[in-house]
Amino acid sequence: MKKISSLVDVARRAKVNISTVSRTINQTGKIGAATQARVQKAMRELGYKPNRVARRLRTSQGTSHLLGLIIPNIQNIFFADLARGVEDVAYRNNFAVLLCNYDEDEAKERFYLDVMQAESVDGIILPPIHEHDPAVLQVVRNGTPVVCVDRILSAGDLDKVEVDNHTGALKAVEHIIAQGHRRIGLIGGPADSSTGRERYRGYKDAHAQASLTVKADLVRFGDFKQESGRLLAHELLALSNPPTALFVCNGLMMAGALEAIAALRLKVPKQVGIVGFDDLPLADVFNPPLTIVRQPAYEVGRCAAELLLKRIEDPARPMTSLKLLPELVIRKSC
Amino acid sequence: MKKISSLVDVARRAKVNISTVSRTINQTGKIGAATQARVQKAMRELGYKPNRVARRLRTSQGTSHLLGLIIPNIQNIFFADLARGVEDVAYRNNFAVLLCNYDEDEAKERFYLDVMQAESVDGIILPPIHEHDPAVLQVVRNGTPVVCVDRILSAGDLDKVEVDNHTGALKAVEHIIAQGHRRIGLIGGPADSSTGRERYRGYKDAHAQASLTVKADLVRFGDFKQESGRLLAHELLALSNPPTALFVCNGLMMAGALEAIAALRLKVPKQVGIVGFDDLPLADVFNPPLTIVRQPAYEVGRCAAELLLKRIEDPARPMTSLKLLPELVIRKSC
DNA sequence: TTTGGCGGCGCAAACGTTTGCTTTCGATTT
DNA sequence: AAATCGAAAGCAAACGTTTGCGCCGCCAAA
Repeated sequence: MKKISSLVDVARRAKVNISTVSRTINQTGKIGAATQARVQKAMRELGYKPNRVARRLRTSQGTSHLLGLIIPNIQNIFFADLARGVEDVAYRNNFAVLLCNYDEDEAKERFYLDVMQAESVDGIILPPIHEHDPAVLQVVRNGTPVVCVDRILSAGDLDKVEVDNHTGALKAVEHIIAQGHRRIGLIGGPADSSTGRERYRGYKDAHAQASLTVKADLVRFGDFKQESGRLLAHELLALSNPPTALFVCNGLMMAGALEAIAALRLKVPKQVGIVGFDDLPLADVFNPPLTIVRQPAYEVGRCAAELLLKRIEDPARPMTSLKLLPELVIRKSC
Repeated sequence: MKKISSLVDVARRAKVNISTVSRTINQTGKIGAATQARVQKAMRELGYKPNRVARRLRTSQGTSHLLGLIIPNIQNIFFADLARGVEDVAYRNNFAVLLCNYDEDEAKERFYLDVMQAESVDGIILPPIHEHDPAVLQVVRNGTPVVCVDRILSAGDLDKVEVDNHTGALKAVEHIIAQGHRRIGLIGGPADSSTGRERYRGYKDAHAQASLTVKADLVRFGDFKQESGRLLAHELLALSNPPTALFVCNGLMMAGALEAIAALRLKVPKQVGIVGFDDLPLADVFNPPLTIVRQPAYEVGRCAAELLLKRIEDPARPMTSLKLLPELVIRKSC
């Protein structure tokens, strides 16, 4: 339990004032070469590490070299990939990233937003839990840079990077229709999230393009978790006139849907076709390989981090809004 | 960009001294009911949030209500589940958890260890990158409580919770042998991690029990990432006398191995059997369903967080070491 | 010799808390 | 009536930094 050393210890050892030590560390102000060397030596000998807490208390804006990333569900691979994206650019720029998982729980989201603010991170990246999220607006009003990813906020002029969910869903459902399906079940995301809504819109537009009407009893909305995929797929498939294909709006729910399909002993794609959102580790070697629309999750994270870093550097720059294209990966499940 | 309010603002508004405000917040000291009400009102009106940075600067030990969790790879579902475990108990006890991902990179691990320390978290949970990790020993010497999960540290008397990797691997390979296999390939973890080593030991002991000799050319060590699973499986399967079954020591590497198997158009389990570590989202509906040993990842996280919380409360309590049992889930891939 | 300028460094305030000590004041005890 | 007590609240120091300002001494210019 060695006592951790502070500026005064270093200063004492190098026989200078603490301000001199501070200035040699931060390369600010004029310090003679000889004293600098003495200070460096003292720091090395004491194993001195600056106390980030104290530093942040003093300089409250833009110097903590900390990025906050708040994600809805760490078990969703999409967000894991996204996190890797922001981490890679953060690390390259000597920023640490603090990750928090709010588990699609609004109270938790608020809690972590508070924590991040209280920790005075330099900026925050997050997918808002829904489109009208007053908590994050409050944060931006307090002056903390925020960039929205994946899901967007209806109010508020913010940096954001999202995936073109409408186009992704459109292409997917077009493909399903092209395979001859006419009764297409939808397992969608939460109706109050922009992702859920946009994918639903793609589903509807694909129907309209093909002059198909969407049957209300074939569309269900889940919560992006595996269990809800299983349940909803079961409901759909147990209908007296069940859909011949399923469009499932995220990876975890697709895994759930496949469980239901397996439990009902249905054959893919002969008895029921399926196409999902997000790639899963085993999707390409599945039997049959799963056709899915792949989201550029890593890229989303990367772009978001770059945007955030730029905003931290120049808070006055105009807001940027990016929309990345997903890719329909046609395999054999439909 | 509203100015964020501090203790003095509240104090001024409630016409009391800042210490009174502080004491009403923390329920410490005697404060009259009437003043308390005034202070509460002022806080509400100003939307006051205590500044955690300042608080931590003042009380440097055990009050930040922050837990650090440093994981090797956020894309590995095992760690995602583990993280959920620690989060759930942390949240229940009003702790926030700061998650960092070091991507199996020693420099990054050290960096985040520094950050955590500098942020003065109350305690840290992590799987050390390898068994002789001086950086984490340094941290415990500085007085920060640490609990090791999954992988352990050879030196240092620490709280730890791990999975019984030896037994898990033993059961798995016993099962493979029971299916009649005699040439069993191993795709192991890093040889300098306790998990990699213990699973290897299980593999060897299962052979010994059955009076089989392990063939050196059938064992390979990967890095727990998908790509290395693919590569090593390919190597193994391309041997002139290839193994008839594979034991793959984590989930991501198993996904990789299955890619290699698919690329070689081999049939599971007829031409090659496979059993892995860790469950994957699609493992149970795979064709064939994958037999794996399931680790109690969530439980590991839960126990670790509970241990850490107890240690924070009572730094003098004796060290606890937990070993959780994995479960062999026999399906149809071998 | 005086003046001005400047490089090098120290002094001390400030950031927002927590907390030991002191002060005030009304009530109870002797 | 004086002494004691205790509850309620204020004062000020401390945590480890950063940073504006000012002081000192040296050298060049006047």
